[in-house]
Amino acid sequence: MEKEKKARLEARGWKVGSTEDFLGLTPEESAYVDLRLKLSDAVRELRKEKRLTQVQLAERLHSSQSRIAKIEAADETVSLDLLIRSLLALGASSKDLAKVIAGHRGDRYGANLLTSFSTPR
Amino acid sequence: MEKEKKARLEARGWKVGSTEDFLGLTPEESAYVDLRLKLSDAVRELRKEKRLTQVQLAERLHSSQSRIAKIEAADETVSLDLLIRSLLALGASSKDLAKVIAGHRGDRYGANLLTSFSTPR
DNA sequence: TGACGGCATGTCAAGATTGACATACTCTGG
DNA sequence: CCAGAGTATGTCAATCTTGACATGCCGTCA
Repeated sequence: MEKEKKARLEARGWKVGSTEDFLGLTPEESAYVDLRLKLSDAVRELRKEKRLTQVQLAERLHSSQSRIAKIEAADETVSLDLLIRSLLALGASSKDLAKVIAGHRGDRYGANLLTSFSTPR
Repeated sequence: MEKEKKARLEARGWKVGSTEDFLGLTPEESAYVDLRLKLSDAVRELRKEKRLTQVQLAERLHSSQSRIAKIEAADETVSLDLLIRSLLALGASSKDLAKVIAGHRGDRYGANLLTSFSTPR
């Protein structure tokens, strides 16, 4: 992380630190960060599982390739809203979402989340 | 819903209709709406379970009473971000969140979601 | 080597969300 | 009836988020 970016984040009220060490984060702050990471990981996995490019997913979401890249990077300018809408656009159901959220980061999804729906659209 | 509000929503790109009839909503749109409703219901239930007033929850969230009211009403000006942060502020864990999201609207939470943590703060 | 497809990163104007405030409504107890 | 607590609803300036665009990087294929 470059210093300019760090400054921007801090200006926006984020606490900046390595992902793994939650020192100085309240439990709810770390739960929030963790949630974002779980969702962004799941987006990338599900997209790959469906063999879509970022451009293709962007079309489904009515968004742009660059924003998909940011989503998958859990960029700070991406809201939980957009993360979740990405999963829904990939065809995830509520139960799929729940699995992602309940799981640990690093858990593999993919086939597991693709049992209950045919290819959307 | 009053006509003025309806117009505002439509201007913002929402499809407006009764909650139960999903006519005209794509599956992903209705999943999104449904998710918001599940989360807002859970906020109210969990807050009541903890016997907090809206003012007290607002303090924990560094927000205001009026915004809590809007959260619990699933007001259109409230993001998923804020809904989820509210649950986290109420002490919900990832697994608790997952239960809410996986569940059906109308499911009762409360005690079920309050087994794994002591009163925050 | 060059061209191309896929992904990453920065920027920004347009639009959405937020906390705060004012105000109104609804109970409940006295 | 009144007062107070709790909740609902509208408004708005400040702030954040978004899609779009430009551009760069990395593989791969010919």
